[in-house]
Amino acid sequence: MSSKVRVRFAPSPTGPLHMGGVRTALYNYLFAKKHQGDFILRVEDTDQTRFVPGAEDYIIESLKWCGIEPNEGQGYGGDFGPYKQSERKHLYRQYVDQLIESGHAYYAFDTAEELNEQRELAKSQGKAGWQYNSITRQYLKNSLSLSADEIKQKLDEGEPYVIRIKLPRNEEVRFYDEIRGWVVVNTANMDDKVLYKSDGMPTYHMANIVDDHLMEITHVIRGEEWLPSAPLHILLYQYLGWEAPKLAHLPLILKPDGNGKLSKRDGDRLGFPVFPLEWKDPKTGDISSGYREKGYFPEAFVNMLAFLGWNPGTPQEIFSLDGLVEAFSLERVGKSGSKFDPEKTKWYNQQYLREKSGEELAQLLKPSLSFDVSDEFLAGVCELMKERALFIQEMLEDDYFFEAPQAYDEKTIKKKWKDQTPEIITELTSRYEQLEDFSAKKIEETFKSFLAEKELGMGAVLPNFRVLVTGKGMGPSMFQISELLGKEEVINRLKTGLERLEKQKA
RNA sequence: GGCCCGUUCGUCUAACGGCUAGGACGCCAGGUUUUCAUCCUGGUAAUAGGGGUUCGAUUCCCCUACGGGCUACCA
Repeated sequence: MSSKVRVRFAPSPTGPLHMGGVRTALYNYLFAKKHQGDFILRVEDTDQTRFVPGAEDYIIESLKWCGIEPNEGQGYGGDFGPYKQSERKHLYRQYVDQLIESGHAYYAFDTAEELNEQRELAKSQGKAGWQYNSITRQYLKNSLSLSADEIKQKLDEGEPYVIRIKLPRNEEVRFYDEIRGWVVVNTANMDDKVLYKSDGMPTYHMANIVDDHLMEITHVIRGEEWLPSAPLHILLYQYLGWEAPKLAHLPLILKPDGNGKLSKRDGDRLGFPVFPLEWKDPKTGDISSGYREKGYFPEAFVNMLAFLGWNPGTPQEIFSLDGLVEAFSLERVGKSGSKFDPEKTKWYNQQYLREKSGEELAQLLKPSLSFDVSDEFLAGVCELMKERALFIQEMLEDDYFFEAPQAYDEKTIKKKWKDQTPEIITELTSRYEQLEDFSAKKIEETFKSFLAEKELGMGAVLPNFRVLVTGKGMGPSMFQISELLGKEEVINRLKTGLERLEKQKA
């Protein structure tokens, strides 16, 4: 009896989606598609204090840009909604009550201040890591330590309370992690986590378990930061009498230099985006750069992300999304954290840039253009430029394609412009004028036979030809550039350039 | 501090006990090119340390070191 695979990506709308989060979403997506399953987006907004406007839309748009859209969930609908936890608030209480009735949870009336005092006290005695557990709960204010009357009175008076899980003192909790294998933790090292907050909202732990169960999630694929709380979740499933989904904890993405989790700061410091899309902080107005705005292709970004912690076991490194789906498996996900490499990301982008035709690139570029140019011409520019570019916007960096040069590269002039150059150029120009078919091939033939006739080397003429037409000392093939610009334009540029340079000399 | 997870070239990684530890990025050198880029060829560089188990360990076990995560009425 194999039920349909259902996985979920469950971010909190507390800010822009970090690329680590995108990778988690990606792996979930790949796993779902690989097994003809469902990929669900659930928004975990149980902490109202951390809500950031715009974050939810940002998450949805990011996934969309990456091409890893959920087929069910917040913004997509489905039979298991609502998909936002704040809208599911009414669902959780009954399960918490069930836990209380079965003796697996209890009321606790201690205030945050009181608990902080306990922690401070423990700390001052040299004991870090104070816990609300099977020992300490005996002398704290909760429904296990207080009398029935006291409890009733507090509840009747409306005194704020939380509900905590009641953990056994010394019991081994074990679970099989699809990536790490068996993990064993003793409840003696765990604490009685809050399941239900005094504001009437469940905590992550409770909401997570209830929703995963109700939404019939079969596999939980999430970041390694959740590994320590996995035993708690296992216990919760057990106490609720539910079958736990399979768990897989992904290794973290680390900063490129030094150690530690990749953070927004690292991107700012080292000059690369950590977010898929640009994000403007609604409070501070600060802008964080995004891969999309930097000119990365979503395919390249996704390809790079997929390989950060996973590999197909073959030398192939370039994969389309469908290819990734085909090749993906949880078994080939590594156990250790991966340092992010911005250089390799650029390389991925370059690979995708090359695969695109001039026409495709032209279409992508067109919306950002501030001047008029034909599709055909723009495609020609892209065709010439793409071999030497990493990013699509570099196609437009050489403005000589769109207007005659105003200045001429001094280094080239100094090195290559000789006394006899004007004469050579003048004659070359007239040869070009006689050309009927101004194609790259013909231009090159004309140019080369001219050189042979005059017994001149490439180096004596081509750089000057280039600098007059483009103003630059380097670039793509001059013959192809010439064909693209057209006979009239090339001849014009040669003539006016020659004039200007001679005037300068005089 | 406690608990958990991890550790192969600078980086991403391959090698599911058995060839000179392979590939990719980067870097360096040579070639191609009018030039830059591309491209081609070559080079650089790793099993954290120590014990076991074994005929044989990158691979299995233990210890140490180092790194990371968690340790909230945050997710």
